[in-house]
Amino acid sequence: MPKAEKKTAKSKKMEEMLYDLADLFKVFGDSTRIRILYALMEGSLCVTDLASALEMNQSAVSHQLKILKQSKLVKSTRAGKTILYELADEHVKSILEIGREHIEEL
Amino acid sequence: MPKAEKKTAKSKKMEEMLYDLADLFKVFGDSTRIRILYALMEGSLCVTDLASALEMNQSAVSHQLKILKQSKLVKSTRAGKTILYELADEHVKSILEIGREHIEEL
DNA sequence: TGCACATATGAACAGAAATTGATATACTAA
DNA sequence: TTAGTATATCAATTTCTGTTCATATGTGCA
Repeated sequence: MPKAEKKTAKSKKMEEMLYDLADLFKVFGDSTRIRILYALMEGSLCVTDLASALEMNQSAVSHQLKILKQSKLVKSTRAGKTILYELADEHVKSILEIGREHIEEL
Repeated sequence: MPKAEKKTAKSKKMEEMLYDLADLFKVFGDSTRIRILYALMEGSLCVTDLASALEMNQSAVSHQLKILKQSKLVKSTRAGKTILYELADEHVKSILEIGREHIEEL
């Protein structure tokens, strides 16, 4: 690697962090997923109920839930025959709230 | 509109807000734009300097700056021959910071 | 065990968005 | 005014992402 392009371990980690950060926001950056997250703010729901609440088909919701789960924005627990989804933690709410504040004061 | 689908003025606004929110996060959800925003956390920069800092061509950076400006995440001021870009307000920093907190504690 | 329901997955398609290269516009200074 | 530099825009291409349809997996219960 040429000297001019050399990067310290620190700046390399920084770069990685920035990509991770973009990936995180990318997950928030879809209206279907945002609507799912907001629906879950009121309490846990199963896939089927989410689908009917959002008037979307079950497959689409399931696909998006998978993405939300992979990025640790929601978590799931089995309750008998169904699987309940809920927000993973308070961070998710915070991010949604600050985002909302921002758009409301424009 | 059938009764079953009828929406109150309130819930309509809510739906719109959710779409706006998704749009906002969509802007954060791109690594080029995130890298631009982070670069600007240290102070204002012109397009050319941003391009070389990020090792990207000027056109790509300019396109992304336009998007960032449209969504009020950055603002610009002319300084002689160049145009300086800077973060629009503290909200932008907050969102970046909370996002960062989230990914660092996973 | 087998049926019915709940959820997940895979492949294909369609639309959105990012990058590039070429060019246009805008401003400064000689 | 002209040359030179900084920035913006256009059109084309490519890449990415969400939805759909079909199907598979899994779970509880008769």
